[in-house]
Amino acid sequence: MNLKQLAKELNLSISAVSKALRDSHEISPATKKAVLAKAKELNYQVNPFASGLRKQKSKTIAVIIPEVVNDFFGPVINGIESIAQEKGYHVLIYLTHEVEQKEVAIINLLQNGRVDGVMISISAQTSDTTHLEALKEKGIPLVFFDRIVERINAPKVITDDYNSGAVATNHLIENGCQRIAFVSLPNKLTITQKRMNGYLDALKNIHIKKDNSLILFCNGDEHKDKDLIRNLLKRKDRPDGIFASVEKLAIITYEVCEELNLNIPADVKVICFSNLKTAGLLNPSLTTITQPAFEIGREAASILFKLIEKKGHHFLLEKTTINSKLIKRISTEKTSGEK
Amino acid sequence: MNLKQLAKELNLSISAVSKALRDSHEISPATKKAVLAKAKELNYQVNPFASGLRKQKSKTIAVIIPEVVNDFFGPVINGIESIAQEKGYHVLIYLTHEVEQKEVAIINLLQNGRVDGVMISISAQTSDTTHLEALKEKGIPLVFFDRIVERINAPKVITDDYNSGAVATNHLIENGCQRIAFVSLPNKLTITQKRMNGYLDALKNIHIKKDNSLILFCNGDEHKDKDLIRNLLKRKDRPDGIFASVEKLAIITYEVCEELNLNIPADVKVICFSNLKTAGLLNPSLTTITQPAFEIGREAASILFKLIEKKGHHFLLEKTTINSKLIKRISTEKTSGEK
DNA sequence: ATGAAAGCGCTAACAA
DNA sequence: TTGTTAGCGCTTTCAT
Repeated sequence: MNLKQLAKELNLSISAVSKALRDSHEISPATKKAVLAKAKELNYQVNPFASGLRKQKSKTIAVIIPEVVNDFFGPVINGIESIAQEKGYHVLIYLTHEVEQKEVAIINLLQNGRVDGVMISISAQTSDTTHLEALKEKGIPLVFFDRIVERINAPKVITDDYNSGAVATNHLIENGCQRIAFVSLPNKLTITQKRMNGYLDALKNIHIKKDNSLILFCNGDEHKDKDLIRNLLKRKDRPDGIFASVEKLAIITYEVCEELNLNIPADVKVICFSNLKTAGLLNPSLTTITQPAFEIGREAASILFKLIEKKGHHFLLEKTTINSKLIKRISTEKTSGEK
Repeated sequence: MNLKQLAKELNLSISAVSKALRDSHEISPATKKAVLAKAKELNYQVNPFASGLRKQKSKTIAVIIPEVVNDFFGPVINGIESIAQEKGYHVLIYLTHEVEQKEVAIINLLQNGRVDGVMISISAQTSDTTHLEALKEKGIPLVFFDRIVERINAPKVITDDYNSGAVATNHLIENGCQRIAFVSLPNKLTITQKRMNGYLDALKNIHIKKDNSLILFCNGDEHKDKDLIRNLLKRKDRPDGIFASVEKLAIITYEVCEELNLNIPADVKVICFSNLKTAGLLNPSLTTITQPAFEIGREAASILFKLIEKKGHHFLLEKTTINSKLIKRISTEKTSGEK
């Protein structure tokens, strides 16, 4: 079913039908009604390829994320999709699996009009960012969320990483930890840096100085990361507290603890960024920093759509920060509170 | 950058360049090489709309799921995307939020060539399935996974729901439960029916007969579902065991227990379908039935691509069953084993 | 081995 | 208010 057939059915020209469908002012109400009725009857749908080709817009955005195996990116997708559905946009999803090369390949796929805009949370391994700059050069709106590239001039939606890092560390300190390790993704990620700075300043406050042997930079590869964490916990001077900067590393930490027969929280206390919003299902000994993932998705998508719609206007919503929540669970009584 | 410009740069005709790029036999190796080099140099990418319009294929599939807030659909997406990436396909994602009306609207969007195939796990509220049949009528390949529609003649990828239901129920029985409730999504879902049959047969085995007051059909709306579960647990003759047919309902159950100060597993034992593969993070009192979500995604995607590529051939891979795993956690010693 | 040209289905400028 | 027409960028048949 296409315009031509529809026009024939109605004894109208193709362009009249096309205009009627887009509610043009130059078509009489009567014909509009007739067209709409017929279109519905025959279940006519505009061919997105023809229309996209002609209008040079796709009504589609791309979301590029490392993975969907944790409870951060899931809700983010939810948030993005909810806004996109409102706006009548379609959402393409691409996973980098933390591999820089895949990220580059994916970005290259998007250079030729397939999408009207891109949202990305960069891979842990990405260091060169020319692919992203190239995309921006082509005039394709770009929004970063969570894992951002500081030096690229594009809107960014993040959480209050520095502060969260400090709060998390303080929480361990309050629970009696002395040797607190920071387990994180590569140092090049801004989330790593900021969370670490919060961690370091919290320690500095109580006059503990930086101990590089307690700072672990993983790289996103599950096996390698597990080895690193195992080594950390096997040492006789192992930490009594661990601040895991991302959920996945906390999970690995838990697995290693089980393997080494270390009791949490008796032997080691753990706190992590995590969105397992399943309070009841959580191990009661785990305190989490929870990011408002759904809101981050919605916010980033809203900004992207503003950019798409106002394309050409030189307006730049710079960084947007959405606060995360501390959900306390280390202490014996199961209380939970906000920061 | 388009074919025309590229052709001009090379002093060739558009069609020659086009053919060269698609490695046609009617182009000399020499020109092919030149074209490829120039294309790479100028970072030429085919315009997907022009190409899609002409070839009437989109190199895109749609994935329609209820939500991405749990650890089932996340890994499923992962699996699908991994296959799609191999095959050079793009993945559109749509969420129904368990609302039938949204599912219908989404399916309608896909009737006009936007995608070459569709994978769906239907919403809990879907009862009428004419929209899905209409899609099949149009010749768009369709694959169901997990939440299938039995009567539609399309490939289906599921887990061994009946057996899992029986295993889950037996596990509660072995742990001393006498009054076991079955908390599930609407009865019209095949997963509900099969898991329930497993549950009922396990009870029948020990001569306990069906007690309808212990069987709860929720509908996917979080608030309503919570009320239902709260009522169940407030009764004086409340169950001593709960088999939650989906992860989300287990989470709600946990929340209600916390609210009512019921201790798990002392007061109530809970078992559920869940993919929180975060063994260490789980509440040790929770036993789960874990579905191989990643594999389900991969399998369903593989079948869809076969369908897309062999379009016209009357071959129908009917139901594919992938077994789930029982991860025991109720008993005090933290053992885990497979079924 | 290369080129010319038709047309995929739609939109929009222009004509009537 | 409606119709005619020229492409959008690509693929493919047919001619050269």
